[in-house]
Amino acid sequence: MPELPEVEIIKNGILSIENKIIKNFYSSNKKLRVTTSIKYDKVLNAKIISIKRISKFIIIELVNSDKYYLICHLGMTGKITLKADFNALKHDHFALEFDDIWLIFNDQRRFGFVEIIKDLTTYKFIQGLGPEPLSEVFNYEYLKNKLKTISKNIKTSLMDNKLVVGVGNIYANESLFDAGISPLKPANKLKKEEIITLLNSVKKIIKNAIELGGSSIKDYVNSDGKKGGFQKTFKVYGKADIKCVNCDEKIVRIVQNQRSTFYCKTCQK
DNA sequence: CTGAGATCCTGTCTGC
DNA sequence: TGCAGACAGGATCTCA
Repeated sequence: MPELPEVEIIKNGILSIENKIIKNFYSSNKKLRVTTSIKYDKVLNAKIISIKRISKFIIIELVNSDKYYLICHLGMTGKITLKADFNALKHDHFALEFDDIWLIFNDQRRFGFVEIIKDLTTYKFIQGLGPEPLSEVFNYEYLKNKLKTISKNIKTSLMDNKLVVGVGNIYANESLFDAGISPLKPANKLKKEEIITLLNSVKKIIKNAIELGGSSIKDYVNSDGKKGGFQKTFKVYGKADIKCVNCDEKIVRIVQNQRSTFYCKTCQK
């Protein structure tokens, strides 16, 4: 479910647990995508020092007699919510109790995970990640040099975290429509102007999505359990057979790398 | 090295 | 109403 905007919003929504002490925890013991090697009970009595987002990972720094990082990834259907009390519902896999509030990790499909690690700098999942889309590092020079080495289609490339992090299926589709570039175009065939346009479109779409509270297709909610608003601005995502907003063509759906791609054959070349 | 395809898991929706 | 099949905000692994 969550791409960068949704994860950013969730991260911001749980900042209120900073400085709180973990009194207790809950684990469903169900198998998630990653099994934590350091046991969950190590977090007991720890204080939350900071909460950050790197790519689609939420990184909670905590300290008791030791120092740890609690890593959360939401996969496709993960949610993190804050609630005054806690009764484990279906698909609740992990929860932390503080004095006055619970933080609850729920994930229907279990493509996400909650893991405890000691060393963030050597953490394997953040090694080799590309730049954040809204960072200065994600610029024309960078993108030009990267794209010229990639022969597969630009849409699949945009979703590759080695190129740029956080751009999932929705925002890849919407960015390409905004830029007027066909998702089928080989990445190394983009011209200078197209690269510049695409760069600006990705940044614009991601930024707008954050401002509008993210996108809710089925079940995305923020940490207060509220839906986002960006889905109301979708121009192509999920719009198969619906007329393009810019021309008379109907939006088509195709499949690339087992994922749905939506685009306008007239507006995107 | 690259890129394509299968795969993890549960639930919902569509069409016969 | 039942049931098979497609599909869903992700990312990793294997194979050619």
